[in-house]
Amino acid sequence: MPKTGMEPLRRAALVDAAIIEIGAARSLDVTVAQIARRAGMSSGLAHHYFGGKDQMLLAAMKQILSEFSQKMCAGLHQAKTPRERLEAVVHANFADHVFDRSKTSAWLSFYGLAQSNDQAAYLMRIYQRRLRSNLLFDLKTLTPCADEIAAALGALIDGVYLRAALTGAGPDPKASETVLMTLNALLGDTQ
Amino acid sequence: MPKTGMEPLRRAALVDAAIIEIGAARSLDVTVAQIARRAGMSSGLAHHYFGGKDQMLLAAMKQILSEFSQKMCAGLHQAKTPRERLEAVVHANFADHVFDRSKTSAWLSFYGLAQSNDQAAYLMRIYQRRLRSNLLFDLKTLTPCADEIAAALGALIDGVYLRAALTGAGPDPKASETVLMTLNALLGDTQ
DNA sequence: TTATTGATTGACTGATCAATCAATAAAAAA
DNA sequence: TTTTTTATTGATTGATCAGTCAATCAATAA
Repeated sequence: MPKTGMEPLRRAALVDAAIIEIGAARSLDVTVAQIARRAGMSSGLAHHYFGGKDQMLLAAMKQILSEFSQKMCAGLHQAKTPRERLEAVVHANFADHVFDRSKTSAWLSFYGLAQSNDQAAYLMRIYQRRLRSNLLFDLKTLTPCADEIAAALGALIDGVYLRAALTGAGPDPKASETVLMTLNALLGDTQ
Repeated sequence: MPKTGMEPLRRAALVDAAIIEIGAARSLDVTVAQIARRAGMSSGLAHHYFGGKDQMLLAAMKQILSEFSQKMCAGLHQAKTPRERLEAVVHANFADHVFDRSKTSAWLSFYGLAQSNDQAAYLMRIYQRRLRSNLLFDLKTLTPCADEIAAALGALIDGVYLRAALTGAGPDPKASETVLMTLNALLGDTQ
């Protein structure tokens, strides 16, 4: 069994297992042993590849963010007009896959972690900057108040997601609707 | 020293100490011993009065919520017109005192706790319902879309607060501005 | 005075866990 | 073949904590 080149496989399995365990525990209070067992290996091996528990949790967060950002890009490439692209950004934030229990659990818990862990805070900032820049790019072509509107929309998207995630009832069909209604109002008022 | 009637004093001291410790640790990972020491008593006594750690943390959350709700009411009573009352609700949510490090830390951490702890989730729902009903009452007199607008504003308030709390830079002067701009846009569009 | 009750301590228990480590085994390189 | 490198285990260590408990002290009630 012991072959070479196991590292990437093991790391991927551990990250996936970590996300599942976070979802099952509904918190970051998961043990390395739990994650390792779920990934089909010993706890020692998990430490061997990740150095420590924090690094595993951060890797899980990174994976969630990068998967999300990848799907966002895919949606953006299909949209043509500024308006379509803005709608694509909104829809990407509320796609079904982001409401997986594992993802919502991880996301809400990371808000807590980001207060005390610099790397977690950094990842959060990355996400927020990306969202902001995606919104700003098209808003600039539609309104002189692009900065203010981007700030409002970014916060609104986070708030709507937060509330849906807290409710824990899976995808919220009204989420996009709420944000798009607000987007229309904000654009209508400043044109 | 041992007098009668210590219980309410001790409980209050423990709740205050818990909030301070949560702020210092920037998470709910605080020990009963830490809290008790900060409150000037032994860990045994803390258990004696609260039964367990969870009850102490929930009491802390309750206190934050009720202090907040109290100040909100005070602000509402001074406002006369529906528009003024809506603005009072917004300003209450972003008053300086809600940006104390201890409060923001507790608030963000409780988002995580509310996923796994039923009582914490219940408290969160109380808060959200109260905010919604405060908004709805006056929106109903101003627009036929009161429900949708209240949902959007509630989420926006949470989102703006979340982002400011994550940044950790204290009161955000633009917070009220952002929400009020959006409120104006939403009302203007539907009148 | 003598129970009784409330207040209070801090040592102790039992459980949990992250991290380490020595040992093993198999593949790859020499 | 021999050596080195990589993969892997699981027992162990050391630390942390929540919660318990027996014992003490002081005030009040009988």
